[in-house]
Amino acid sequence: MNKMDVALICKALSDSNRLEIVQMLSEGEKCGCKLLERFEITQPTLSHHMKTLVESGMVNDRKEGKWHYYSLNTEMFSEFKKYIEDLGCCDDGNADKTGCCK
Amino acid sequence: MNKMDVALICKALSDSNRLEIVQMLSEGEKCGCKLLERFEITQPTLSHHMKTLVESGMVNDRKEGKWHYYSLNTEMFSEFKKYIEDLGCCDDGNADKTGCCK
DNA sequence: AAAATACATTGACAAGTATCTATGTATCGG
DNA sequence: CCGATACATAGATACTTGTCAATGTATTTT
Repeated sequence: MNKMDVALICKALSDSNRLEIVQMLSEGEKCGCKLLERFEITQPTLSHHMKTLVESGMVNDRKEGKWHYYSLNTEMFSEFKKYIEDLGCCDDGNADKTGCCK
Repeated sequence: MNKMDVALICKALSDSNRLEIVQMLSEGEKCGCKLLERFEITQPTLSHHMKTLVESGMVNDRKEGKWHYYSLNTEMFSEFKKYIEDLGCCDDGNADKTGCCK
């Protein structure tokens, strides 16, 4: 995963609504209408946010009938976490040295 | 660390220049002019990016004489990593179950 | 076939962002 | 004190973003 991918995912997570959506999706696959119930935004706004998340690669979109089921792209998320993990690994000032620093 | 803080940090990391700056700072404290050498942006643009990073809480700013020394806020970064780590912890579809799922 | 549901698209708008040039301010070296 | 260096601020511009109302489309239900 390169810098651009990470920047794109970070941008997708830079909105508190979208952050909460990801949090909800981490509990399991959910359809758009269920997500919408939990927010005080209109349906087009949610649609826009979902598009952002899907295009970032963090979220999968599966259509079944008239429903769209969204879920976390766990592989992508793992890579993202790994990148973030490695990003600040050289913090010698911190207590827990977890054997990194390439 | 709450949702808003995380969203703000993600926004700060959503630019590839800033992502690279953070990467450089993870190697250790650096002054602005050293950072500037590595990018093809003007000094005011760097100044703008550094302001964004500092205001997100991810980066510390220490002034010494005419230099500004920037460094990662390791505590904040740890909290951020923890939040991201927990965010996608319920991905049962993944191979490495690392004993989470609260 | 008609109505209802789930979602996307379009168009609009206010607000924010990344970037630049130009300029200001503080500090250091001579 | 004077020039150079390191950085911030102001103003401008082009672009992006979050949001909505209105409307379109596909699918399910009746």
